[in-house]
Amino acid sequence: MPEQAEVVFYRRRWEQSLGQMILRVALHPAARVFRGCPAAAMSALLPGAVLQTALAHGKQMLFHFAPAGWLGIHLGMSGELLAGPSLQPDRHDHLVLHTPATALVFRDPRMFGRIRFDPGPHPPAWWLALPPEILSDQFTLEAFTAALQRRKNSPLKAILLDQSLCPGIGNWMADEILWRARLHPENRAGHLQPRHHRELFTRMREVCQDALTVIGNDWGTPPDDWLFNHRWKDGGTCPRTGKPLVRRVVGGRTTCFSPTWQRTIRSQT
DNA sequence: CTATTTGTTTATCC
DNA sequence: AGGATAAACAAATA
Repeated sequence: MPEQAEVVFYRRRWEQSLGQMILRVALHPAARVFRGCPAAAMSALLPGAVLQTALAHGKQMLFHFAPAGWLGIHLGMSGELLAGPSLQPDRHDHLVLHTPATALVFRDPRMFGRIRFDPGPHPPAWWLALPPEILSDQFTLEAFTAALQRRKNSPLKAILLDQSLCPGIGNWMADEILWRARLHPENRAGHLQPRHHRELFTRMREVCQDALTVIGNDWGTPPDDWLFNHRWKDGGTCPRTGKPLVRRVVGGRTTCFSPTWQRTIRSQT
């Protein structure tokens, strides 16, 4: 489920427990979500530690527990975070951190998600090496254009899904961006002209911001003039043209687009 | 029983 | 070396 705005929403659930001490840790250490994670060290170190910060960057989250270390969480396809005084236990709750007032839960049925733990006072190297977020000043039109030219044979859909370039964008955001930019998802990146680079860049930032506004705080439903509400409905129609939407695998993922609305760019070199 | 899923990693080929 | 593509991973749901 989670893309950037949903990750922000889940991070805020645990953030409510800033300043709380972990009393007890319950986990399924053999679960796939702990691949590569020193789960035993983590469950030994966390009791007695206090939640200091709750961060999100693209689809990644990082929670600092002092003095124990840093808990990294990626939600994968079906992960979610919950927090509450008496949550209904679920067989897919792979990690539960108990504070005096609240249980902090990581739940993930499909287990494409991932938990990391890095002991010590400093943020882990993998976190510091994450690429610039779309809404940050470090994410520039120049760098984005250079990436489009480097990956000239990739369909635009694949570019937007690349987390090393567009951290936080997932399947629905990519479709929304291309629909608003009026660009067909199968356009090869190298065919775009400078005005298309600018348009795509602008719509990326716009969709990130709009998603944060609608979903980041209380997970509201996007308005009907987004593609979002129409893209998975059989018989769904484009809010702009009224004509049927099309679904097809592009860049390895099912992609929804509006055929006449989203244009194929003919290279004119 | 089959097909589908808001994601990432790995292998393979070019 | 780096880019492009497909398969694998797992479980719920329709």
